[in-house]
Amino acid sequence: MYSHQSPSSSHDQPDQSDQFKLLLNQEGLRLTNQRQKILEIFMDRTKGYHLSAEDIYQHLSSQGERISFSTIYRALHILVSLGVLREIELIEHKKYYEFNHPNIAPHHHLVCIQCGEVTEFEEDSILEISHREAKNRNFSMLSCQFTIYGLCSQCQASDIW
Amino acid sequence: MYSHQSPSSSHDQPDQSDQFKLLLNQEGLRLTNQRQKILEIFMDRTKGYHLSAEDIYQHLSSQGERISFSTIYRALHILVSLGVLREIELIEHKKYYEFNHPNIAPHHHLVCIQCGEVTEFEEDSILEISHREAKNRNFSMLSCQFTIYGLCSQCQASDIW
DNA sequence: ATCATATCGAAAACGATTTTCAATAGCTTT
DNA sequence: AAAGCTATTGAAAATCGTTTTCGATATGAT
Repeated sequence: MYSHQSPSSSHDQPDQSDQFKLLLNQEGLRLTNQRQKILEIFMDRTKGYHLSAEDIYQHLSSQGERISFSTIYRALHILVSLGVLREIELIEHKKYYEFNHPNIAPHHHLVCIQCGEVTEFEEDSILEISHREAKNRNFSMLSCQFTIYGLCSQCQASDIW
Repeated sequence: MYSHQSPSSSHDQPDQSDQFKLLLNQEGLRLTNQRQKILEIFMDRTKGYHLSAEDIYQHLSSQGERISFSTIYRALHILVSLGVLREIELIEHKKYYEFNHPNIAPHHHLVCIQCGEVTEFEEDSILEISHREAKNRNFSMLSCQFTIYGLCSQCQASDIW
């Protein structure tokens, strides 16, 4: 016999799930099946670090889950507002979301405009500069985004400019 | 009798106009009435430093000029590709354009997410960091964008958070 | 003038996202 | 466990900024 399990937690992060549930319930929101599935995608690091609504839809569809884009977008907004996810706009006109792991320092991105490859880098001075500039102008800073656009080494090689 | 004037240049920047004409013609493009009007908006500093397609449309409309959005967008793209304008995405999903005055150092932006106020700041280290990070990853850097989002002092005061 | 073609405006198309609305699901209360 | 309240869902339509299509027009070269 196995140890008894709660009916909802079928995976190996029962605490995680409960934490999210708590977080949502505190705001009068609910941890629905769909929201749980979306969170699982983000927690599964093999699915990628920067996911768009489209990416999430594809991942869920490929594993047989039916979900609508409205639900995905709604969930993403909620999760951002709760601080669970972080929103970044890597490609213009398209938002990506990444898990906002509290232990991981805020980081910035390098994007290849050819193949879309995204790499991250940390740079503490960025945050310092932001705080300083915001303070200078009596702004209260909410976030900052620093993105470098260019060509990755592969695309440089394959391109004829 | 007045001194004779060229039929096209009705304003006081005949050289500027000719320069643009040259720039366009070099690429087989033409300096049309519409493009000239758009350029005048950018050169008139009272119209603002960061203009969206919508802004340009409004300015031209208010001075009685009829122009279509397609024409505005086409012109903006051309002017960016010629290096006359610089494109920035201050607000997500919306592009702004600023005059790319060659003497002015590249700068970055602070945006108030409430009222949309935009202020600029220069910070040489941003460019240095970009070059360094790009080099580290064998990226050839094309551009970088650094934007700080927050609340300006006015909006902080008027807000109840 | 004539010709080739760059450009124009209007309207339709676009892609990502948001909203509407009736049906459903998740908690709380009995 | 049943009932009720309301958050949530999916499908479809709407939105927003931008881009494209296409026939008509303007520009510059011959």
